Amino acid sequence: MEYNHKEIEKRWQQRWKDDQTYAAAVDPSRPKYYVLDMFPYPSGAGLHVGHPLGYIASDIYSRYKRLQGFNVLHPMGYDAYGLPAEQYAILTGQHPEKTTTDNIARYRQQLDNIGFSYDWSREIRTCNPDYYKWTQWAFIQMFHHYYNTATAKAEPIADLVKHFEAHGSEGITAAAGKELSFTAEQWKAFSEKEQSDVLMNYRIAYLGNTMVNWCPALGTVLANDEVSEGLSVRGGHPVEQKLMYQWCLRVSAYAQRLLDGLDRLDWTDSLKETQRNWIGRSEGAEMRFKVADSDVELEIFTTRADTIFGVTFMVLAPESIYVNQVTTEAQRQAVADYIAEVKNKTERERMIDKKVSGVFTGAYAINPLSGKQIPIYVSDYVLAGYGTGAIMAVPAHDSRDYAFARAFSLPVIPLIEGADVSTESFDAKEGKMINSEGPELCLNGLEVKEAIAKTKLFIEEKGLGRVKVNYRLRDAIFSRQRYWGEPFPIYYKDGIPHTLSDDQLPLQLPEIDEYRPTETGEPPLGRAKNWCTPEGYPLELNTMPGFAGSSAYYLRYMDPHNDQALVSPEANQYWRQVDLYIGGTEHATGHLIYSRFWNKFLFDLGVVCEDEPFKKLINQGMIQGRTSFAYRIKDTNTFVSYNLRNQYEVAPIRVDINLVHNDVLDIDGFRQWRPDLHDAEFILEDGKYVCGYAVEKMSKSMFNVVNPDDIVERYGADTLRLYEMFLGPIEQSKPWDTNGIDGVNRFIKKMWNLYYKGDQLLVTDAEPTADNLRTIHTLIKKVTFDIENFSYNTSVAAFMICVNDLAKQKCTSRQVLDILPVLIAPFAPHVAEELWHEALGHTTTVCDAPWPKHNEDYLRCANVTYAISFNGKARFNLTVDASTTREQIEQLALTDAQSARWMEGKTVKKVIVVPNKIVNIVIA
RNA sequence: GCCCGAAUGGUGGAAUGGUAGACACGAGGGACUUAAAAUCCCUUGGCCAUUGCGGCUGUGCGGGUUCGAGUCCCGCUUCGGGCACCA
Repeated sequence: MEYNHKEIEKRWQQRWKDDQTYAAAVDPSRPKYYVLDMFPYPSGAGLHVGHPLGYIASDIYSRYKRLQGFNVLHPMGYDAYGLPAEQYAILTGQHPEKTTTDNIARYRQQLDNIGFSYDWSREIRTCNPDYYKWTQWAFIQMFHHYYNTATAKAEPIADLVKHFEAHGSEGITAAAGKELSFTAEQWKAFSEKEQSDVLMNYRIAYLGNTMVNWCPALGTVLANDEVSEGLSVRGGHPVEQKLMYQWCLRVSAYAQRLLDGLDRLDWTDSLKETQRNWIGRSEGAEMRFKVADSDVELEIFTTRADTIFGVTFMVLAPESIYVNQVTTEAQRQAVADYIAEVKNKTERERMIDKKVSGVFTGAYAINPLSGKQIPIYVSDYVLAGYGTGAIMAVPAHDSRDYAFARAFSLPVIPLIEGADVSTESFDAKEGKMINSEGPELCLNGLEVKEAIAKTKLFIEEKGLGRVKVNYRLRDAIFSRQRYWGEPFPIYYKDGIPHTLSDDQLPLQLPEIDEYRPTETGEPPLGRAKNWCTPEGYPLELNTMPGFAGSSAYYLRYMDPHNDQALVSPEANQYWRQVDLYIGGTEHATGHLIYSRFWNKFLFDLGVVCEDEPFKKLINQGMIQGRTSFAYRIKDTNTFVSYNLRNQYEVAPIRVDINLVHNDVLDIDGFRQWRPDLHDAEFILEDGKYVCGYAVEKMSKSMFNVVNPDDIVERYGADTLRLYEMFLGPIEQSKPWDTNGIDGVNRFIKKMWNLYYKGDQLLVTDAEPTADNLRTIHTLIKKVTFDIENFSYNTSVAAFMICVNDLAKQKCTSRQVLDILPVLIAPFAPHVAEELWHEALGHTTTVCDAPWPKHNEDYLRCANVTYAISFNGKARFNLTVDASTTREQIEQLALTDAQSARWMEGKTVKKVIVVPNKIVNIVIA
């Protein structure tokens, strides 16, 4: 029989489906293992060869764990809400659900082609009502909880209400938007609306007036991770800052726990570092500065309390509430003009235009330690959203303050010995303090770190301020002015938001006639008829953002058909958390933060038993495109081959990668590709037209998209799987290059030929030779080690070596050939099954076979060759019997006839024997 | 600016501090064949020697530790990635 991938793969895929081979069920008698891929957004373009890279890697590990006896949960689903389907709907009127369903069908087909071991009975789609019911449910829980900073967990908002009724705001320990102060009597006297507003300040899901990233082109707000360099990540449209009343999630309350949790995770350091940067913890102090001739006190945040004696001015953010309080009459107009100017600039313009700008308020603050008066300015280099929106400026030791001081001719006082501040600031936190002596505190002579600590202590004692930790992490903006997303389970009664009851869930997305905002500027849901509760109260018009549905999907897979709970306690306590998560690094500051936050919240509620969702995480690299080029001679329709192109004046044009094989152009295909190329002429080299190449993003417009379906058709899924793994380490980004795929395909055929010669079956009951056993057991050891370390490319190499060796040894022994299909099953499951079943005659499937263990005894060679080195330089080889002791080897090396040549006239100082490798003789 | 990570043949990439370049592609040579495809064998970092065996050199650059460094340490260069008027 010849190796026929089409027939084999079709047959086994059908068999796995019929037998439900990969369906998982809770089974407390077996250890579990949960392997998860980041589920895809089903885009219209379908999968290209880059997408399955991570899926193949996780599938290999799943299959391996299954062979090792674990009860493996390996599910798949779709992140089905998203902007592209909605943008398409706006253009065509096509319902996004239709587009999404069609795309999913195509994805499924493509995935099935590759032979993944997913348990499809657990498939979820974030846009299905029985799934998003639980997204809405979680939101309701967040609405009814606050974050208690004393217990460091979410607690019912009802407890907070009880506290207000008894003690007012006195003594509360709650993460809050702003500090509020009221008595129990005042609380009780508040109107319902006032009470609702107060509670919004504490709820984990809350409505708030916040500066949002507003994207006019998309007509919606975006979260911070959806914006990059002032442009929307999707579409690249300009984004501006706008104050809006929006739903938010108090992610910032969890900042410290999100930070601490990282230490316990088996993630790469770079990913953890990215999250640490994003959370941006900074320890410092909040200090109050009195304003001269006024009752106002400016509160500022600084990490450099030690530089207090070098403060020569103060700066307020243009949006700061202090601005109005301190500005003098004389300066009022100038300040108003400046603020108007700043407001007209978009975020992007502000970033591009790094010119120093600002205006004097006319007011002076008093340095609490030196008693000196210092001017107060307004400038947009201070951000309203971080710290207190006001800073003490120390131009000598902060480059931004320095630039401002130079532009406005303000004094610069150096505070660190030896620091030259004549042309730039000295920002480093090192050196001895100088010029730092006031009536009550002296820092002179101290190291910077000591000075920081001493100042902090001093200001706390004197009540001038307090030690404070700030985080860069902001609350997540949770409203989108869009149609294709989860509706909020919220209705409004007299302008006060209320949650729907559990039995009203899911609140289904209504049908609308057009997917645009209404004429009055309301979100698309404003077009829905009867969008209100049965009592007639209006429902929320915003929908949830993309990350809502992806934040807890891994929990739903544990118990996907449960209509009573997101996940039952039984299922959750069995599957617990994702043991291995594979996906792209682009989700580092989005999905992977939100999911951790969402999980921690559910953990606080006791809904889930693990504090972290993803124990081990691997980021697969991106597969880039390898674009091929042909070189057209200027003003002609003649193309010149790559290595001859320098003899002409040429313009490179991109060629469809599917017309190129091993960098050689299919000339006929090229002529037919586009009408203008019908009469193209070619200047060949060695009878071929050779193309040049460049590495670019894989996309349709570059003509470099390779569809996995084409590879499967031509070489088979097993070859595709092996080849993708063979390309290099999974974490690494690399260009797709089909050039090497023949080697992998050849390997599968060679392996096949160990079992069959034509129609003749080669497997016999012959006793294996020592070489046979050593070869196969070396493979067992290597592959087991490599899979554990996700070093799949070297495993594939090991298979190639083993098969070559067995072929050379003409091995036909069943005892040996029985092992190979089991080892290759995770990588190339179809051919493994076929050999296991048809060639070896097993009645079970290879999925049920046990993973083999290697036997060290077989690994020993009869003879061991040592390289004999002198002072580290290898000189000759010495072959000894495997049983030779270390001491004997030393003696043999020293007394060997060849050694004399190198040791002549020298004394031996040391002999080092590296087992099975080297004997190094140190001579002098 | 701050914080991570990387650099090895023509190419993708291997190497628990132990003979650098596994494995594969590509290239060159050969066998089989009328021929092609397929398959198999040999060579393939560089330089020198190739009527021998072989010799020298080599993992971005400069130092160091070590019997021994691609690997560890110090100082650079270049390229990726993250954060960034975050006080």
